[in-house]
Amino acid sequence: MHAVQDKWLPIWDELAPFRSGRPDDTRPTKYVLDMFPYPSGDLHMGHAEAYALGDVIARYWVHKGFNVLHPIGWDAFGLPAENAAIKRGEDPKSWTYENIAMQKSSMRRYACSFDWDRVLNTCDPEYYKWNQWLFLQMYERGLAYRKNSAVNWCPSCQTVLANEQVVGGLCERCDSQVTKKKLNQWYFKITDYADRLLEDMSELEGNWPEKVLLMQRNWIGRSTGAEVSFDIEGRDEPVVVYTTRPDTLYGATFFVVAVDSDLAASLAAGSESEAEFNTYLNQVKSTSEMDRLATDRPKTGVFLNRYAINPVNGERLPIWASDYVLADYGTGAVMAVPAHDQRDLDFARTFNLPVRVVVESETDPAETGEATADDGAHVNSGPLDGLGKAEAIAKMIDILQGEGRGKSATNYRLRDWLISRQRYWGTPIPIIHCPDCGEVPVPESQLPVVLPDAAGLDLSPKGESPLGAADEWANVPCPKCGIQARRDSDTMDTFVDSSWYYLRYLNPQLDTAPFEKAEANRWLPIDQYVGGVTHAILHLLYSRFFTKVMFDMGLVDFKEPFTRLLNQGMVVMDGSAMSKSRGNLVRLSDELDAHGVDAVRLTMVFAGPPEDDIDWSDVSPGGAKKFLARAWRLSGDVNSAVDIDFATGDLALRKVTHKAMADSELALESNRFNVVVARAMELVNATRKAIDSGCGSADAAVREATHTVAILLSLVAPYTAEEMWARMGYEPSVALAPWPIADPALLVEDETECVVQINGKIRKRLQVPPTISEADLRELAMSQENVIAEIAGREPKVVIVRPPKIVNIVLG
RNA sequence: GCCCCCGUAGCCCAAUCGGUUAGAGGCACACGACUUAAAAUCGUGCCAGUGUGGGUUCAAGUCCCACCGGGGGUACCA
Repeated sequence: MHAVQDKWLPIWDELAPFRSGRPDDTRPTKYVLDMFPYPSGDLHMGHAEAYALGDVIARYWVHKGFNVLHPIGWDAFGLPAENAAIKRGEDPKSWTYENIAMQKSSMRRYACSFDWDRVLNTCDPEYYKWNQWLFLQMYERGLAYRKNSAVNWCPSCQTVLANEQVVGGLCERCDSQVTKKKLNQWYFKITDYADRLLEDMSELEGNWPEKVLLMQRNWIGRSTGAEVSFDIEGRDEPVVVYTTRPDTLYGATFFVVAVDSDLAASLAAGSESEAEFNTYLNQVKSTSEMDRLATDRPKTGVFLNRYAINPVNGERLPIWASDYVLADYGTGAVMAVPAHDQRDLDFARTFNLPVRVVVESETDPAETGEATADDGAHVNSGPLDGLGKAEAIAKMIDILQGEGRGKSATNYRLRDWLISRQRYWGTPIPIIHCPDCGEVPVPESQLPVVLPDAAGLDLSPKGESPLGAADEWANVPCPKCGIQARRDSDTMDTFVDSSWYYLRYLNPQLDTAPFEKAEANRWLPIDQYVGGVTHAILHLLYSRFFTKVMFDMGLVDFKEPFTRLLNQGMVVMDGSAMSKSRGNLVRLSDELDAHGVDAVRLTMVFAGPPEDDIDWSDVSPGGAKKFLARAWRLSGDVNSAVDIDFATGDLALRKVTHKAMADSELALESNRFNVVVARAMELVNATRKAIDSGCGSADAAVREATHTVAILLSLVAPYTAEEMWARMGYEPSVALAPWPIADPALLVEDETECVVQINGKIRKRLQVPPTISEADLRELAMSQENVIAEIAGREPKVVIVRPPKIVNIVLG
């Protein structure tokens, strides 16, 4: 195997079949993108699957005559490098670049069809300069801003955690219970794009997995309803609440504000409940995320000794503070309608508050403890009485609007994207804090703000970014007024890096702009994106957001970055995800050593549909290896002249060959790559048979069939395919061979079998021409002897004729 | 809790629109040929009526309903 590698890698380097974008290249373009890897150690089985699949697509399109852009790079900033550095006293930079070199050499061995002239690393200043530039563009547009907010905090790691790093209320790294902490942090205003992120999904419908679109829809979580303004006794300012059920306003019996909101604090201030409120607030603050997540936790709260006035009937509603209302959704306050909202009902039952039904239903929520949220006729609701839900909502909004007490409103589950990280190994945020001028953007001419050397910095977690301790780096004059100021010491979330990297591949060395617009319009949007479903929400949502921002900035002319998305499954072992601690880790390098690159790639592709998980204990790389050897042997048997006319070949084998071409193409276009492999196996079997006991090895059809096998196999087993190609006397590389086009004349059968059923039971099989007309087939079927006998003169109720496959005669 | 997806031979998987008696391919297994023998190779065979129960239809693995089993997403979003 090493010999084969040593032979072909230099040839591929020389021929560069996958180099894209020469200026004189007139082929139409395709952009195939694999999600770029994080350089933590060598490639693993998951990479091997993903890259095998991306390669099938890229190589297929090259065969089809496209100019294919298939780049690779490294998502090289991030916490694992920093942790490894702390553990070993090493520089994150050297750790990262060593891993990149290792992965790159594994990818070359794995024969990935990447364009090696376009490699990028996100930790290179040439790359992250443009993160900073994009940040400043967004800052100018008001899309990057700083706010104080309660964020996830790991008390052990002493750092902020992203939502995705909180797993079941625990820190994903150290399993400590995560708490909330109020911090001043940078955000991207992704919520401004919530509607467009939802609406543009219609473009992706059918080309992205339905599951991913659904997950994004749920994550954005648009809901419609109304804002209603409530006066508060003894307070000048009214309080606005958001509700999806304004129609149930007559059923409101109390009012709840989020205990950790500023509103709650201001309502409690000076009331006789203030002390009790503070005790409760402290208790809630010390509750871990873990406990907060428990769904059946009993309701808790404190009465604030204040009242809100229901705008439709003037009733006094007691105001409570509770932690079941979220401070950062809607307005942090709700009207409570216990009869028709389960949470409100649970609260009402805990604190003995009244329940008033305003939508008719068969059961009584006060008795059953089950709130009724369904549609029904309204009662006890003044002007809404008798109306159904939809009409009642519309009418209530009309009434409120007329009185200036409310209006229709929309809310989202989606929150703004917190991008600050108190970490070293990331992109420095290009802002300088000046005692006089405040936040001052770093002037474009001073970009990039390069990370200070890790040497001499204490990278261990201590609650603030290690960058702050690099005094020489941090202390700079204010760009505006020149007095002593300090750089922002936080770095950006690494998801910023990956939100636009696919554009940087177009020209990774460009130092005047993040990318060229003309190139972007030439290559993008990406024709096929391949990656794991783990990024269904975060990365894919952030990238869509960035693309829309760049569209608004005039940097690109498209609104969606990824036209088609394929989520490959995971490679598991014995039914569960591989992990060292579980003891079921399969090392890619071991598999490659044992079976060879081609056999591992073939196994990955053949195991099943690309979206399905592969259980490595279910598949057989040994079997794949045997098949490849069997295919390879065909090429040694071919002994016809290189330029023999295929048309002179054995008709039966030619038909099988051309059927395989047509079927494979169909399967490739719909990502059924496992079926392509099956077709290749079928063709190999048929060719073997033809050689051993059919037309013989000298027949032109054998050469044509083997030629086709080599091209089909070149998608998954490039070394074997090249060996076959060379052995048959072709050159220079099968990767450059044009895709074989099936001859329609060889695809039609002369005769096909048609069944004649009577009452669904098969009574006769006929050989008919595939082009037979409905009338002819009906007549032929009805004139069959045993059919006539079976009908026995009765009048068929109906005769279904579906030429050329089936006739069904239904008797009464 | 809510939302979504999936159940086809011992195992992994095929099966355009609903259309022949569910089978392309592979794994495993068994047998035969070759061999002194084994490996390799070549060949042959093997096995389910599509999770369960209903429904629609001339016709259901495919469409609809309910249930069972497995997997995923989300987490008090008013």
